[in-house]
Amino acid sequence: MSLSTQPYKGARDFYPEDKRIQKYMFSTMRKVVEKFGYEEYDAPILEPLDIYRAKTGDEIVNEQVYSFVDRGDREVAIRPEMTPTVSRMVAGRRQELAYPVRWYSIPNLWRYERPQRGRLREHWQLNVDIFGVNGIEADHEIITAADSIMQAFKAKRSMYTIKINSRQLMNTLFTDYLKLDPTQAATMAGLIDRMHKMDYAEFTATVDALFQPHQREGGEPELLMEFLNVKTVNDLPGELRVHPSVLELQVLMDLLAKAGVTNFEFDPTLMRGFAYYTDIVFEVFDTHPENNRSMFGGGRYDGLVGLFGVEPIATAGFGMGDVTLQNFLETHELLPPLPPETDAYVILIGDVYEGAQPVFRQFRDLGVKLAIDTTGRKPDKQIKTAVKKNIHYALFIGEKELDDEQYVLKNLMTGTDERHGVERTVSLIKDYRRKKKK
RNA sequence: GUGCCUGUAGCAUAGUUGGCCUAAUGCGCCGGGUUGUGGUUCCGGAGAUCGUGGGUUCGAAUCCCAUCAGGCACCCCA
Repeated sequence: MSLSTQPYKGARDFYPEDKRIQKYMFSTMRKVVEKFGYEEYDAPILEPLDIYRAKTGDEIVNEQVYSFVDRGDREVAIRPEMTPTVSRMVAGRRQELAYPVRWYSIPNLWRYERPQRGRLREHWQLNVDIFGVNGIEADHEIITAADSIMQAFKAKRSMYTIKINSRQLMNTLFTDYLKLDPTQAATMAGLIDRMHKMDYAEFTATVDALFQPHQREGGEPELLMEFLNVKTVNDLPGELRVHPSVLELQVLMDLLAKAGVTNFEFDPTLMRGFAYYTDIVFEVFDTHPENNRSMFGGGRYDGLVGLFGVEPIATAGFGMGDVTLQNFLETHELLPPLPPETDAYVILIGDVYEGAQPVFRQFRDLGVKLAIDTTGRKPDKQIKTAVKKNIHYALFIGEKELDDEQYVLKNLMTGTDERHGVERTVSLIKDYRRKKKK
């Protein structure tokens, strides 16, 4: 039996052309979040399984975690997300950190799931978190940073929407207005989360069935439906309009508008899956009809650091996955051409490999990235190879060039070539490199 | 984890009421058209046990079972 060349189910190989896309995405992310003062951290890919159990106590979560028992009988997990890890790290140094702490990371994460488009078993996810800020400024900064990343990818505002909601508002609604008990509230949250997957009649019927007779005497089901259909906070019914969480939402949205973010909206049906969110949540949606899906999101989760037995620390953050982001960029044709880093492909003419060594050295010392064709094939074959590799320049070196120290630099895109000494050739190459970066 | 769909050379496809299939076509790939220059054209060539394993049959790419991988929905939503 021969070995398969396929990568492990739900995981990807990154061939150089794929890796270039990844590098482009990651470097763009890094550039933006570092502009906001975030510092990069990292951590082991393995964690004790317990830190995921503690988070929610949810059995189902554990079924999607890759886990094993190590030789010392420890239960170990491959991290499925970064938030527990970063909370652990902050908890570990809570007393010595200089708050507000602004950290980011781009970890590789795994979950045991059945793969589909945009949902693999493995992905990379930018995690951006701010610790130690209670106020709405933290939520605002996080959303602004997420938006700035989209802008850095040259996304137009019409291409995506930022939906915003408040978990506190939802809790108030469920508990104080609808008088739901905790179990009912959890069911309701799940129901609202799936609202857009059902038709309206089915949804209202299911919601209606959730209420006990005494819970609907005050028109609670009607109040809920009115609430869910609201488009702006101004339309919220009754006293909810002036609830503290709503006033906070209002401040947040005013700040966003002031910062030039116009494509956000209040969405009372936005829940987000994770139980650990405590207040503001947001989610960015692709508006493209072919790819109309949730891309990424985040929010406030003040309780997680406290799970490590220390004083809770106010936290807001978001995670942005590479798979959905790449889908977005491809759908909207936002990926630029990404040729290899190699500046020039050296075409040797005749038996000059040995004699040309000092020249290679000169070019490389001056910072030029050279790939040498050592095959001894005819020049036309060597040129074809350079073109196939998508390298911009071919550098010809033969007896003649070595004698007079003038080298032929051919632009493979335009087909023109020029003869110059090392210095001039290097500056031509670097000029092009600079131009390309812009 | 549940249901449904798909799987033919590197890629895209044809062929699927079982037998003219010793599997075809396009692109790509390799070599050549006289010795230092590509992307056109011409000529030639390599490359597939039809995802894998098993079964039915005189005979299977075509039917059945299993398995692997991908896709869609559910679940779940990093």
